[in-house]
Amino acid sequence: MKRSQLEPRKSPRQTRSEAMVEAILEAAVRVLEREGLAAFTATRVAEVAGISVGSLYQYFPNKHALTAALIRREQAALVQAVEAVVSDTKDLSLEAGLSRLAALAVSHQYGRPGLASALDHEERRLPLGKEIEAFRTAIRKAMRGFLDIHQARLPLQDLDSAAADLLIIARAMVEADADRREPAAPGLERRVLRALMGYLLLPTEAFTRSRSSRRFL
Amino acid sequence: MKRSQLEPRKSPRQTRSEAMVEAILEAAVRVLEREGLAAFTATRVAEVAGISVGSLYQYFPNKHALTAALIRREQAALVQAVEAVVSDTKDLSLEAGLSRLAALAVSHQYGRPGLASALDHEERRLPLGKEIEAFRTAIRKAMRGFLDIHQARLPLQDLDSAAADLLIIARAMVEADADRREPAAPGLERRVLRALMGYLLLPTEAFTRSRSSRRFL
DNA sequence: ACCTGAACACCGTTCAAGT
DNA sequence: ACCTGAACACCGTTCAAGT
Repeated sequence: MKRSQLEPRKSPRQTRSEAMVEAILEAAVRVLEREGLAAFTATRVAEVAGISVGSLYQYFPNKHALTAALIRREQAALVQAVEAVVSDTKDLSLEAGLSRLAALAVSHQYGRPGLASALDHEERRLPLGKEIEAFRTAIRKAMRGFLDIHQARLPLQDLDSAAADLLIIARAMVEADADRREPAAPGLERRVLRALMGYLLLPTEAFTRSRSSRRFL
Repeated sequence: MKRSQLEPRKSPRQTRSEAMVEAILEAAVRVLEREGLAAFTATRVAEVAGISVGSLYQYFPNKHALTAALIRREQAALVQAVEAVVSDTKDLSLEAGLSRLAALAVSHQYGRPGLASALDHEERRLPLGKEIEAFRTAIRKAMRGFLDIHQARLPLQDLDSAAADLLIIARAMVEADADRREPAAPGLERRVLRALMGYLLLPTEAFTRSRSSRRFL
């Protein structure tokens, strides 16, 4: 699938098109939130947007592109939120910063539960093109920036892998919780924090079969 | 969706049926491994199994049930593998045991990469009935048993949540890696081990805004 | 009794016809 | 020029007809 296949057909300079794309995306969100993934069909989205299917396909080359646009929006919002937290917590302790990040992960998922879950699942299913890959990279970079601030305290060599791992861990724990219950389990945020802190602070010697193995923990 | 909808139609006592179910499942695995999720259609599976679509539907009430049967198999194998590791590592250190569990997570995913990935994705998409939920519970229980052995060393109150979290973390890290590359990243197993160890060993005080915060790490 | 595969319902996508 | 919605291709599922 080529990159162009995932993008809206029309240039955003044309104001009418822009508004139409917007209306379609809003309709899509409505369908996903109110009626679920099963009802998320091209015809239904067009219907809710008040246009014909044919028109929908004038703005999006295929349904995948429509889904990708929704995911792109969510991801863009998340990038900004993560960057904001990193910047806001520059002067706080590692614990405080991670705590804010854990809270962000939870609130991002539970802010719009139906939508977030549906997009999670779609995101996995589809090969998502480079643009969305870029958002992930941006989030990883922001996280890496956070780790750099606390570098002195971290017994880690590969901060890039660490940043990626932390994001995967937080996301998986929150999604697993969201798949089972709503609202969030009371201890969720705390458990996420534990996972992140533990990953970062575990002394390397603690799992390097050495005689000093139990000195730290 | 009722539980009965996810099970094969015929009793396993009828040997011919049993063999047929087996043949269909093998065909399904073949299609998934060799041709991918996109080619995994009822017609294609029937074709590879050498029967008509109609016959396929005599053994499985719907395609979902066929997928569920494959997932059930994988999960059953995984339950046994986890139980075996837990039992084999009864007398070893926490590190050694977790290390074996991390290795199991990686090898389970990479043992049959195409199949495992495809089933991962399907497993998320579908509401999977109680039987598969039971496998997850069994794995969680085995993990809980493992934690009980090392209880004295763990600064944790809720071992059930911990067991569930460890499984989610290991799985998410391995799947994220598998989605991006093949074979596994060289450091993957070690990173999974770090995540598990860190979660378990992090002193509770380390993230409870107390003045003793930095005493341990 | 059991199997077959054309037929049906439904979804993504297109395009001839209408404005 | 732009929109519409019937038509087409394809997939899951069924069932009349064949053995």
